[in-house]
Amino acid sequence: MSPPHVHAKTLRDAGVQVTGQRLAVYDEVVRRPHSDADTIAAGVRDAIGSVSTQAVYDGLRALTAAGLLRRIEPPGSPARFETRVGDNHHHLVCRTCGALADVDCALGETPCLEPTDPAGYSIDEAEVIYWGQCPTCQEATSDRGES
Amino acid sequence: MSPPHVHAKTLRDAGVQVTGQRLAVYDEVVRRPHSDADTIAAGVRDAIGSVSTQAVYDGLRALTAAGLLRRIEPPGSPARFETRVGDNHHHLVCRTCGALADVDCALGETPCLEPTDPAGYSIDEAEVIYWGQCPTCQEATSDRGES
DNA sequence: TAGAGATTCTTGACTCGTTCCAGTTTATGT
DNA sequence: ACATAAACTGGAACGAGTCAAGAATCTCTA
Repeated sequence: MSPPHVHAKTLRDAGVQVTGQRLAVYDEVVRRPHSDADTIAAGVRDAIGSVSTQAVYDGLRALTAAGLLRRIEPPGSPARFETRVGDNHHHLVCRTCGALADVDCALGETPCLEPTDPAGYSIDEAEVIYWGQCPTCQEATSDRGES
Repeated sequence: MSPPHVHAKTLRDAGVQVTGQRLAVYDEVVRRPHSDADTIAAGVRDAIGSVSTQAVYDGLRALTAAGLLRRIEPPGSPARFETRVGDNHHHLVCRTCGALADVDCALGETPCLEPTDPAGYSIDEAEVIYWGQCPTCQEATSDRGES
């Protein structure tokens, strides 16, 4: 339950208009990274009473556009948001429960950014998703004696 | 307009029941890789007269499950399908027009499959998406004098 | 610290991609 | 050829996200 005001300057400096809803949205992502819009909306309601779904979507869009948030969109699950922007890191996704974890890039600043033959494309970002199973689900699976 | 029959054995060997719709769906993906479900449905209708949307989705699902197709899901666009399975290759996505191109993996069989700290996850696949602009859109953009 | 003007929030309808359902049709194994 | 299981059809439904109009709020200048 940190006071949302602490983020006011951050938002203003990024050129985003400061409103109660947006502070709450940002604070929610800070507190619980990798949540989807719905979870964030619930958290915000918990914090400031009520918000419309659109305010949340709009806030997330504005904050993402301003470079304060990063939007991750793993196939098979709704978009998620995190505050780690600017550094080049990637994600681990659990095939079983959908959990998401950060991984630092193995190859420095811009990994794999140079494919063998870019086919004429000008590349500005490489996004890596590692698919596997999180520790919890590995245990659960082996407990049930599955392959 | 290749006769769809040529794929019958392929499907049967993969354990997929052979039907006219599925042959047509598979043939369509062979002929036009990286299409989405809607485009495939249109192509199939063109080839065999008519199909329900569900038959297409179901066929795609069955073929994907059987390992004959690979489903690619770039953020911001509907799922697309291709027949290149088994080899480890990645994709270039154009930010402007959404075009998709194949890239062979820069690092051999299983690239980047070993992140610095897998956080306890057991990883079975690394998926890389390169974001950029296709040659056509680069031209169009520079023509208009944009940055 | 007011007031003007722009931006954001709310409510509600709506699109898009995809899945679920019940019933009929089609393929497969003996 | 026949029984059984699987796939197809049409239509309804769903989740995530967007669009639109008016009301509320913020920011900037005076």
